[in-house]
Amino acid sequence: MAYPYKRFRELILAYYDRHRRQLPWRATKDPYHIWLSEVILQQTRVDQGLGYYLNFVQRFERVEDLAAAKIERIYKYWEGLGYYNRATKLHKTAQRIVREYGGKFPRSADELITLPGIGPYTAAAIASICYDEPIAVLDTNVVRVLSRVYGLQEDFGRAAGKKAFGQLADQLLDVHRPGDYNQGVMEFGALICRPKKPKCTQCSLNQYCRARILHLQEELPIKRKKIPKRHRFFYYFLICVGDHIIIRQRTHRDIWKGLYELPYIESDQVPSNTQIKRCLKSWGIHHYQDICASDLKYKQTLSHRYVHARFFELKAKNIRQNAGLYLINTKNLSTFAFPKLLNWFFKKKLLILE
DNA sequence: AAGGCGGGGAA
DNA sequence: TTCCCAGCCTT
Repeated sequence: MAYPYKRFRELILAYYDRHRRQLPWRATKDPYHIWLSEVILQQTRVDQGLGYYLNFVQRFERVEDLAAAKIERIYKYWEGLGYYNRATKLHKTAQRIVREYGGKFPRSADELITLPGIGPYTAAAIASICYDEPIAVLDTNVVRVLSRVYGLQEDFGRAAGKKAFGQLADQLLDVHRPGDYNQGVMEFGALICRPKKPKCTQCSLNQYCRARILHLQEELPIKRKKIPKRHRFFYYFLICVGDHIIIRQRTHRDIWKGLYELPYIESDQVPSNTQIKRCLKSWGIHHYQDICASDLKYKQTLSHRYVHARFFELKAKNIRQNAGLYLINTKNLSTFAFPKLLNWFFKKKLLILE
């Protein structure tokens, strides 16, 4: 047998009431704050997003402040969080809330989901938490908990799986406390029914948990096969012009879109001298001295790729300003791709960033 | 249906 | 190293 839906509800709510973490967005039902927290937490751990959330609510107190802000400033506060597309959508949605909704968030999940950056999960989360709409959220925590407790061996990545989990979730939902119930399942999934080494001995649902009975805790939920990682090699140029350096903004559809970075050549091999010269010329740099390869090599393992970086330094004079290339004072504010690396690099060069 | 989009923590 | 995280969007 498996848990009756009613019993599941009760146990989840009991767990949440007793063990939930005190988090700043749990002390409010203000849709602006809930929305902010939910977007920040998309594919992001609570620990990692918490500081960003606090910065945002402090710097942008109301949705009007966010709507009126320059996108560069929003990027700056988003710097290092990843999935930078979210920052763009955050700005767009804030502006639509102010312009089309008079600063008030729409109250239904159906309307919320039409806003940029708000999908099925976020819409359901805001509607249930802020307005008590009886709608179940489905995030990775919920999918994991349901798949284990009810032994649901469907792939949520497939249409059939979405349907199966959706139906189960709808029936389990506590319609009287939808917000608490939703957060309760997620909290339970994050702290007890974890992906690895779930705490089954402390679990208040271990009695009839299908996965535990069948020893399938580590096998569930069923996942799609993973995508192989790709290697990418970036050869960056630190070009000093007096006390300025040259940066440019990534505009094409690719990783780090919208962020600033040093000019670079992407290639599987170390670029040759003639290759470098040709590139510098295309960037409007004709006069320079001392191209020296820095001994700094950098490797970063991201979710879907390996990033290898190598640096060349040179001094230039009389550069021609052309589109897409910026001269900035090294003290200036910009939003960088992998900022930690560049901060470290500039510090080493005794230049100060910020 | 599949793939792109990040950075960090944990094992 | 690999896996995973309060998902969304485009193709």
